[in-house]
Amino acid sequence: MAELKYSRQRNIIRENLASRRDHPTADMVYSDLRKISPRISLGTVYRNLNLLAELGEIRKIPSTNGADRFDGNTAPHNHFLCRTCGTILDLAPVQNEQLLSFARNGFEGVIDDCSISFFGICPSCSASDPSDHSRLAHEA
Amino acid sequence: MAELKYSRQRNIIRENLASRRDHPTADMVYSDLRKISPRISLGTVYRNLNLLAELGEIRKIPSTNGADRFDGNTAPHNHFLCRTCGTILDLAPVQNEQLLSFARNGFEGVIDDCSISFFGICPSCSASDPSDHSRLAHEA
DNA sequence: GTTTTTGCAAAGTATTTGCAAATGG
DNA sequence: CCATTTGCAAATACTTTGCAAAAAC
Repeated sequence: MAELKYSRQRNIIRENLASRRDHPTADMVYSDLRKISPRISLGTVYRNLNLLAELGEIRKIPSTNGADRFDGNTAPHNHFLCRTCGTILDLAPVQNEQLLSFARNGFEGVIDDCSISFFGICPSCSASDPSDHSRLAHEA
Repeated sequence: MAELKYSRQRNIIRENLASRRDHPTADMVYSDLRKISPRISLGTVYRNLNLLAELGEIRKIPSTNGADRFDGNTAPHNHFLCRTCGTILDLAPVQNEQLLSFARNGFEGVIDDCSISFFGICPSCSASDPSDHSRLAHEA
């Protein structure tokens, strides 16, 4: 994989991520795209999402409960993960540069990025049923 | 699953995690424990690691490249992930409490925890071959 | 024409689960 | 005894991959 050629599929994948504010799995992107490009395959979606993530055009968010998520927003920001429904929400950036320089202090290697995740109960879950701690759904 | 009964397997899993400072996968714990308890099964290891994580006795660290990791250290601290070899190292805590209160500001839900991961090249990788950006091994 | 990308299906990992037997209280 | 836990094996979920055909340049 030396030169990168144009591909329609890669483009609509890119556009799909740019157009949404949630944090979809590869499969969610796939089902979306089948509507406008019915012959696209899941393998192609995975290949391109991983490629775009390596290129830094999108971010890959690891998950402990199910499939990895992808994020079209590469501006510095942090994530909130709901313990009840599993949603991932965006939070404003929290002085990432300060954190980086703090973390670099005394560390022998190279630190070039960081990501912060916050955990708790999301607004809609804490509104509907404050006592429901049922485990781990798989959503936005 | 109402009452929790003692189990020898759960205990040696707990001890294994407490005794090490790396961030093993379920399978690493499993192969370790087979030496002292040859009939233990991988399913049991998974069940107990997940249970202990829910109980808050250990932490589960999601991973984008391979199996999830588990961490016996539940004291506040953050992780460093090497882009070259995949190692996870511990870093000192970075004012987590300040971050929490900052993040809570204006957020309608409940935020009760956070985790920060830093990314870069670990000390041993940056020492050996600074130009090697070969992808993602699966280690400590 | 050569190289990259795709679709498809098959293979590979990682993790969970059903169930009868074993263990704990 | 009754409830929980285990080992085992099979099932599931997610992701990657081989390959021939299609697309890009």
